[in-house]
Amino acid sequence: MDDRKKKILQAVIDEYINTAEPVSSGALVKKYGLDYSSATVRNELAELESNGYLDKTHTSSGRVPSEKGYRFYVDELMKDDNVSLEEIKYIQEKLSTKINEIEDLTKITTSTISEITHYTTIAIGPRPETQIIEEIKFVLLGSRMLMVVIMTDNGLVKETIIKYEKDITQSQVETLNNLFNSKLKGKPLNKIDKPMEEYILSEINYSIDVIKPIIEQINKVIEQEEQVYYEGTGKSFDLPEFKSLEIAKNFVNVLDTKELMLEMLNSGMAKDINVYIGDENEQKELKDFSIVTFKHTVGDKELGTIGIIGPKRMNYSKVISVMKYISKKLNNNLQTNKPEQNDTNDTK
Amino acid sequence: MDDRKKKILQAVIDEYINTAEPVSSGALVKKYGLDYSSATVRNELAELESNGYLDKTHTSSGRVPSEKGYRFYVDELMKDDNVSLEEIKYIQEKLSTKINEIEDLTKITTSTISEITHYTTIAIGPRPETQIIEEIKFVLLGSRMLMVVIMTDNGLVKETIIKYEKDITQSQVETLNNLFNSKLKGKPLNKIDKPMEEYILSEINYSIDVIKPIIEQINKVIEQEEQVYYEGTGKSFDLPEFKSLEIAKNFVNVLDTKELMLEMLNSGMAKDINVYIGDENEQKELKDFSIVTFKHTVGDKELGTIGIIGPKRMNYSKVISVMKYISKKLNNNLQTNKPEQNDTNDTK
DNA sequence: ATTAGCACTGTTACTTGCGGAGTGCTAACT
DNA sequence: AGTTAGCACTCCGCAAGTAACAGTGCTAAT
Repeated sequence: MDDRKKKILQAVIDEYINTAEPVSSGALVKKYGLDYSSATVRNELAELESNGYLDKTHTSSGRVPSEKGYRFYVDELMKDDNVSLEEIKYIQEKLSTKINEIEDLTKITTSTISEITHYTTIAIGPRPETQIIEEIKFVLLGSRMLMVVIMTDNGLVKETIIKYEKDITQSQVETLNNLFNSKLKGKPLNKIDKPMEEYILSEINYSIDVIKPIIEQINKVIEQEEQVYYEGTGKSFDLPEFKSLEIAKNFVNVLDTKELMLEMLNSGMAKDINVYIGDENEQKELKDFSIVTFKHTVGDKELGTIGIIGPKRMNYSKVISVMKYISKKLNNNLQTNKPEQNDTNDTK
Repeated sequence: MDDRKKKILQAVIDEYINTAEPVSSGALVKKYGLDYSSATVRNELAELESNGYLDKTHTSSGRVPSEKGYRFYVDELMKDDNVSLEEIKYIQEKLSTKINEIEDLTKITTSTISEITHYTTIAIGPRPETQIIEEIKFVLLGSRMLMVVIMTDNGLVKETIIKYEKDITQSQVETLNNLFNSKLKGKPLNKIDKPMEEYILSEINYSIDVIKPIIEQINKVIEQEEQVYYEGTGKSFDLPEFKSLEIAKNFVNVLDTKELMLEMLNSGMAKDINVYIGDENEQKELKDFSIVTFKHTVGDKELGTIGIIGPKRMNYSKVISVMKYISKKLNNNLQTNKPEQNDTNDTK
């Protein structure tokens, strides 16, 4: 692919991303100040098409990028520092609000990205199984309310409360503390499965009524971790591709299917911006959409995944630039906060 | 309005709710076994129309219910015990799962309603300002992590954690306990405003660094209470009224506007099923939709509001029947659980 | 290698015509 | 007086036809 072809391909894709209309040879010459006539451009376009980078909607129409075209654009052509000064300022402002919990961080990041890119943004927290239990603490509130606090190695703290109908003694609490910590400390934050439950029950000599609800609640908390956040669902509906009711319906259904979203967000690589264009998505329901995700991490610990979903005609340059910038920013911010979290972990 | 008119009006609305097509005089005679000819029915229809209960889409079309027609149907004509045995069984099964927190109850109820009615369901928990703070407890975890537990009179427990960079002493915790309880116990769960914050700060002689984060976190927890749950957003898109892109877009935007949803859910009366048909909604964005809500309560305490949103051509009979049944069921279930909650409250 | 010119193709928007569904009204019937 | 058969009329929806037009591919000239 020579330079001129690249230049023309880039122009076609830029123009199509802007207008959502098939791009004609004439428009390219006029708008992009090419030094060739429309006929020459036409020849080049024909070649780009036969190489699979462009498509036509019908025999005499202008050109439209193919998935291969978008892929080439993302990999080779586009700029990935397409963030304006105002946007940088806005991002810094939003990310500088004091954040105590990772959930809040996820929410704020999600909304920031959605506001700047105008696409629908989705996010999940860290996968439970990547988190290591550092300590489980049982705290008695009154005499019939037991609070369970689970602390994980990435600084997350999860609490839940169990209400009993009988009094719980302080010595029972001690036993619980020892038992659960000896069994679960250092393990990943997976749900407590049947064998483990049996094992715990076999180790303790008092009533199943006390233990059962604890296990249930812990599992519920872990399950809750798989919540999916949305931001700006409505925004996509102003895009021209959503004039097709078929696609609009598909889009809503996709967002509505939590399992699909989880699978999709979890499939990306850490440390990278992941771009899936149309059929590149593993899930066939997503074949009409493009998705860009990244995991935000501190060191090698992942704290969650954030993704954008939109039409294949997505403003990749803007989206990827913003994500790159935010990803870097998050890492910096969290890196400097890290000592504080280590401190708190040291206190036991 | 005589009996025959009522019967015909009911038939028109039933038929229209089923088919989403304008109803003709002929179809009414054929399908609903009326003892009159289509001509007679035609005369009645003309009168019902001139009285405002029916509309036409064009001069020679069949009839379509007007909002006044739907209102009359809801108030006078339809059955409100339209729940099948299978549905009752299904509801009982879903609601009988053990529930520890009101949030879970809200989620389960929401999904149950959505599954049975096939409409989009939305829900919020109890409004913070209707909840009374029974007690605030500070618990030290390690030496630099402080947990704040807020218990309210409806049995809800909210926790949050604050991480400090300096050690917190047990005596400080005592002071905090006394201070916050003396100021906030018995008050509604409103955000801590500036004057109150000033006041608390003035009462205490140690560092603002300790108090500030507590107030921030408490406010954040209270704010979080205003979360809106959705279930089955995608379901509505299969309805014929959503073929109009205009309406579909509107619908998504409405759901996307949290403030609107909160306002809408909060405006209903307690102890009642509230039905808003089209223009009856206070919010003009909802004029093309119908909404049915109810607050679930125990005694005079509200625990949340659940609502259904769908097209004006909604299956009011099914929706209202299901809501009535669930509402009653919830009240019974919670009533019998109540003692348990009182117990725990007695333990301090 | 580039480009002007032109035939060709498919799209979109607009008209026209026609069958069908359903109404309103009139006149006859019970 | 209420009911109904019959019929003219209205409007919708669909299909076919037409014209303007945007854009291409190809040929032949530069």
